[in-house]
Amino acid sequence: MSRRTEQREAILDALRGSDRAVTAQELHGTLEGVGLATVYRNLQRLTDEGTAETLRRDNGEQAFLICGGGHHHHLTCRVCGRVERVRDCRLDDWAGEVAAAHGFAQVEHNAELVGVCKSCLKTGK
Amino acid sequence: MSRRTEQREAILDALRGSDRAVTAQELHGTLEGVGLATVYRNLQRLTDEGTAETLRRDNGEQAFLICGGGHHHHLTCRVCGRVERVRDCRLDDWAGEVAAAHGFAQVEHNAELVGVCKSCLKTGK
DNA sequence: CTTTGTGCAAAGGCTTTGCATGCTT
DNA sequence: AAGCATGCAAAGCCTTTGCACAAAG
Repeated sequence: MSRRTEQREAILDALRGSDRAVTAQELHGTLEGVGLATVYRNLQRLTDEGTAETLRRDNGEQAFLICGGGHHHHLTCRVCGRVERVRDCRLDDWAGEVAAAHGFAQVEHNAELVGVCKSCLKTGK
Repeated sequence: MSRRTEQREAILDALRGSDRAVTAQELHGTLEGVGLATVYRNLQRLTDEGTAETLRRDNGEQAFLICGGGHHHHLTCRVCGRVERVRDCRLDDWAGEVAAAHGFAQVEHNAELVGVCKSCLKTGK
């Protein structure tokens, strides 16, 4: 079982308090007194447990966020990085038909939406 | 403009002849006499030109494939890695509605389908 | 007291870059 | 001949791992 430590709490709080997906390095920079390896290990565990999710940035870096359970997708602002959870998903039919058409089975889908959020639109671009 | 070299041709041929997305390291392993840096540089250029596309593996490694132009998605076999091009896309309406609902603009979508292909199904998972 | 977590530094893996050489045009 | 491409090795990043020490239960 998981042991309660200051560092783990700090990481969890940071994740919960963020509306963006954050990287291990970013967390390490933000949280004073938490070693980089500790950040990585905790993020690893959180994703293994299913508590946190992972997004991949264009440069290959992994970013983490806590977004709650259940099937959903992400809508990310390409300007400020804010991530919104999208529960509305009508991709199953499409995925199923495509799979059938190609002779595939056991198909899962994953979709990402990227745009510009309301507040970044106001700010101008 | 691009200069014609043996190495570049070899890389292009390999990409065109593959039904999977391949990594730089894989290409370097396959193609005798092509330096790793050369593979990376050519793949970089091919994607910049829009000739090749990029997929990200779970470990963060980048894999490349040539898939032709136009909007499309990918259906990947999780067993053998074969990638099929999917032109059928009905995600625009959904993406637009989600965007509107969240106050986002300029939204682009990207979907990945992963399943098991016909021949891997026969072979037995 | 035992077990698990942390920190630091080293090591790993993928990718990029500097520089001299070779090949294309 | 001039310029771009290649090769090799070094360097860069992100991430993981080994080991001794500290903290939790």
